[in-house]
Amino acid sequence: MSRIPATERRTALAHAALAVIARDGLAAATTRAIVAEAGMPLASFHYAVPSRDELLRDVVELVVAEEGSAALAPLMTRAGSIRDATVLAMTAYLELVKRDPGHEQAMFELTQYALRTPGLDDLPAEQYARYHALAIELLDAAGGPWRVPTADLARMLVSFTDGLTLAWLADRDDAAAARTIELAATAIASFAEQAVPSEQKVDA
Amino acid sequence: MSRIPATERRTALAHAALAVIARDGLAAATTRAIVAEAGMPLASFHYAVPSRDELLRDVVELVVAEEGSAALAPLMTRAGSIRDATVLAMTAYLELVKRDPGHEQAMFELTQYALRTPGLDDLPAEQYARYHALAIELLDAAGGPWRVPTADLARMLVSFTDGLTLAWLADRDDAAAARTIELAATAIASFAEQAVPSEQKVDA
DNA sequence: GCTCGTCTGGGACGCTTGACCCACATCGCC
DNA sequence: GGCGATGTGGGTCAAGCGTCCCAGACGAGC
Repeated sequence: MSRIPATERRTALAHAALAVIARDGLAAATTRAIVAEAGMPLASFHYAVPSRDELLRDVVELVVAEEGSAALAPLMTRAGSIRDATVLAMTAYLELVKRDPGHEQAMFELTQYALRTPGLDDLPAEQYARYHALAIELLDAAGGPWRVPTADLARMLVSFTDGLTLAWLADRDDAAAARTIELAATAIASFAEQAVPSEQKVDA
Repeated sequence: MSRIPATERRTALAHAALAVIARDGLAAATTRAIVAEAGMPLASFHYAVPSRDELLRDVVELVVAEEGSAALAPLMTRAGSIRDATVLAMTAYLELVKRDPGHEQAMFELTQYALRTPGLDDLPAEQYARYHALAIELLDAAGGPWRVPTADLARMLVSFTDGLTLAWLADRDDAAAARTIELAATAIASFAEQAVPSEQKVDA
């Protein structure tokens, strides 16, 4: 093992931890499993990181900072109608989940764990703030202007996406998920300025 | 400790386990914590239940069978418009979550754990099938008929509710959650037969 | 080229965990 | 009223956990 500065080891450990969590779950992400994934001796762990919880904080922040934006960036297509663009983006996202279900499960597990852990309970709010900000970008890119505040619509989009993922992880029903996406996209597109010009009261 | 048949102890342990998980999280639900909650000696655990995972299976089934339906039954109001009824029902649900956030968190933790555990990985599908069935009942009670298959709409409703809960657990933003409910209710109501008589293509 | 601070890694400690054993208490039944 | 089936509970086990220690290897600066 060559000599690597502690800060580098720390990020390497965070990446390794994320890989372990995605593959085997949060409960399996022991200090030993993490250093094994990173190819380090056990002692490097507490040399680079004060504690396991501290590393998990790094993992969440890693995910919030890089992963999210990097993965969702290519979803910002602008094809045809707003509804079609929304269907395309959500389908692409679901495809992402299908390709690596463990990764998305890892997100949920990390959020739940952080909510339960005294030193980490501030993270989920930050995490979701980032999600919501990302959704606002997506909605702006998709078209608009919207008849309701974009921030509110963004929160609905994130909520729906989370729920879609959760349900798919549970029953792996591809067809049902696709139909739900169609419905949700129709619903979201109905909030676009030009969709239904008058009528249909909206008082959010 | 009086003599109690093993089957009774088993259900008592399942209830105790759910209480522990809701209060302190799934990771804290050790055999010792569970028997302490139930007021039993440790040995009663493996007398009544073969293993910890077996008990967690009971917990999920307990939750799926009783808890869900019991808690959601009073939500089936039918006040005013379909949109208003939906807002009322979702708000009442969120109120339920706010009153006992740990309980809802426990649901998510159990689902995630079951997905990761070999003997329990069939449970989440069952769990969500129940949720979806419940949502169909709710939608039928709320009004209709619907312009799209009720099952699809139900899945969307469950997805949205899950996402709403997740987001609220993360940032505890009551106002934002309320606004999201308004939006979602409007979206769902737009799929009712009489909402928008013609136009607005829906091809789910 | 010597030295001091940085990094390595094998080993160990104390604790909690799920699981289990077995002597004893209790009850229903013949 | 004895007796076999059933339930009780204290004590214990091995495994795995997070954390820590410390002797040694390395590399940069005087």
